[in-house]
Amino acid sequence: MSDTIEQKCLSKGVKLTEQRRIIAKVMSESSDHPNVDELYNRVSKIDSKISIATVYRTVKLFEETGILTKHEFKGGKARYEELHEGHHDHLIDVKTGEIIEFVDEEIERLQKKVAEKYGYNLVDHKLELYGVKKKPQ
Amino acid sequence: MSDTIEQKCLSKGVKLTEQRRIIAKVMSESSDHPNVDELYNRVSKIDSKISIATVYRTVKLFEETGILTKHEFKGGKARYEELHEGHHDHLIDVKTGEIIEFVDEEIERLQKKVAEKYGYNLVDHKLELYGVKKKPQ
DNA sequence: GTAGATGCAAAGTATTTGCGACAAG
DNA sequence: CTTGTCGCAAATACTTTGCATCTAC
Repeated sequence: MSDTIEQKCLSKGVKLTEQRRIIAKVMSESSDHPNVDELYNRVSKIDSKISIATVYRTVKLFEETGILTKHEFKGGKARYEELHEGHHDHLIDVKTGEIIEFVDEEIERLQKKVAEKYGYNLVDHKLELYGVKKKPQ
Repeated sequence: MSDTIEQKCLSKGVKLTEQRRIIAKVMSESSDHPNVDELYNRVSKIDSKISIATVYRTVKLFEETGILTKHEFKGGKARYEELHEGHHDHLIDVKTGEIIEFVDEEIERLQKKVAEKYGYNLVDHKLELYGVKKKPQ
């Protein structure tokens, strides 16, 4: 269940090139949610010959393969994160850009209920909360 | 409470030009959520000399003024809708692109609670449900 | 009359793609 | 070997902007 990205590639028949290996490694080690530029900068430090086109192609491929997931937070560039078992949503600090991951089963349940109410099966959803840190008082 | 866009412009000190009047009218009469291209096509039918740059400038201005709201649904262009009193979220039919608006007070309440739990005041949020229509059985 | 809005075309971003060279299986 | 991938640069898609002209107030 907690396969590495490399293992996932093998099991899904995705050819493992040196570039993909590096991008996978960087993503695995990133606990934030890098955008393509940031990711490109990080992989460039390992192999400076990797082109940004390859980074774009790879994140797209990994997304289609269910290895990464793409977020398009308000007014910014697309950001990526590794897809793990447990689903979670995001709370974004509008001042600092910090991203907090959270899970709320009750909200999940209610979302499904809303979809049902309109005659739909929920296949995906996006929940983003934007907040400002409260003053410690 | 249910001001027209023109009234909102006046009360917020936004200069009312002919172009803005037309864009406001088209948005008011649109029950879908047009993207800039669609909006441009619609206003062009009323005044073919309006440039797309003006449409971009105007939706941005209207958004900043709290007249329109912008949505960036999965993998598509930015879409706009008129901002009314009651807040609502969206359920998107992944097959047809149809957009259903819904309100769920319980989810709203829980979102605020999650933000509080992490020490944040909720200033905004985005909730999108993606579903496929159930077969009538 | 004057500050701000418009149209146009050019510039900016973010992302994708054609193509010849190259590498994984 | 053969198919798919890579790097590069050019292309595309969406959006913004500089500037001279025009318009709302």
